[in-house]
Amino acid sequence: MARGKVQMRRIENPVHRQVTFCKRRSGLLKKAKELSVLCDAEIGLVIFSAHGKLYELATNGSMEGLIEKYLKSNRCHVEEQVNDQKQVLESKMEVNMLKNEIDVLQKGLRYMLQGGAGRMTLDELRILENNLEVWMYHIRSAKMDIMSQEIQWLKNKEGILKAANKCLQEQMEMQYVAVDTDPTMTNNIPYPLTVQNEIYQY
Amino acid sequence: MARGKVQMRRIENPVHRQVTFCKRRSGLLKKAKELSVLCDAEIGLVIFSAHGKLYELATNGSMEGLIEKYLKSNRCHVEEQVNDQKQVLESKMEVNMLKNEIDVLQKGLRYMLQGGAGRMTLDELRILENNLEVWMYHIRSAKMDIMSQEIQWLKNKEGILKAANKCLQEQMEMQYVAVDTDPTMTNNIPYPLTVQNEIYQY
DNA sequence: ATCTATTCATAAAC
DNA sequence: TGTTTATGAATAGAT
Repeated sequence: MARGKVQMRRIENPVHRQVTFCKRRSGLLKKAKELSVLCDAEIGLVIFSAHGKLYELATNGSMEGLIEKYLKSNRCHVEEQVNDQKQVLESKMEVNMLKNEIDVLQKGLRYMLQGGAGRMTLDELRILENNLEVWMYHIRSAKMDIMSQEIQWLKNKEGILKAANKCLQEQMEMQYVAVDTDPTMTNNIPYPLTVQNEIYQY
Repeated sequence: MARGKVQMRRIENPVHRQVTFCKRRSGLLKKAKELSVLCDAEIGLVIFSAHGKLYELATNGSMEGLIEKYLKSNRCHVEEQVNDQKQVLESKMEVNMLKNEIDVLQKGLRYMLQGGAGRMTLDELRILENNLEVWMYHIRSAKMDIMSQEIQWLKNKEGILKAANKCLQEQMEMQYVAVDTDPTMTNNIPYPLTVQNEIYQY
């Protein structure tokens, strides 16, 4: 600088140092203000003298506001805060994904229940869990019982009819003997009727 | 400054403003460092560009230390941090509850599938969701078809037997006429046999 | 604080 | 953004 280049190290002479501090400090503050004005920047500047005296500049008027902004933007000590916020966001995303998954599962369960219960609470689901096997067994059993019953009933009718058929045939055979010579009787109907009897597995 | 004195107001030309910001910013940071070194001062400088980008200098190495020193008695920021951590905990609890709920739902679905698939991914569940109705329809249809087929078959046999029964009875009535005076014929068997015919709903 | 010789910062152009 | 250059600004040292 003027009248001799300055070595970039601490000025040992206390008087010189104090003078230089005063001059350069004002220069620095001026430059900071200029940068703020010229370039529409927001600047905070704090200067502690060697003896602890504070000089400060906050172009937006409030150093507190600037520190807030700094803490929110910076990732040093605020790292925890940013990290926390990140975790909050990630957790919320995870919650949403899990909720979607639950919706899908509930939908699946409703399909399983044939559009039944609809909205179920967790407790209701626990109850469901405990009773599902029993329910399914009973439902299936009930249907099978009804159909088996009808099958059995039809088989019984078949048996009765076959018995009646046999009885009638026997009586006819007795009458054949009685009217053996009657030419009007053309015994061309085959008895007993043979019925194919297949067994179905179910 | 060089090549024309600069008006101390916001530079309207965005390019010029950006260039000036870059240059003066580096100059300001340099001057701050110099003041710190020459005069043994502790300096903190934060610069937010108009677009919000942060540039900073802390001559002691830690802006936090400087902010602590500056604020000293002022510490309202812990509140936010505590708040964030609280949110994190709450979110994690919610996630755990949702995961438990999913476990229950998956267990329920496994029960529904009769201990089938076991572990299913979400995609598998989507496929399941799309196919459950079809599956259930086919399974139910298949069983119903088999049982209905047997019922129909039995009903057919019933019809055939009834027809045979009727035919035999007619023939017998014809023979009654032919052997009307025959005292050995005691027509004490009632034909046709009446069979209770109930309809089952299934 | 003021002066002044000198160095530094930087606006404009590339 | 980096460099160059001409010039205004900052400032060390003396007063």
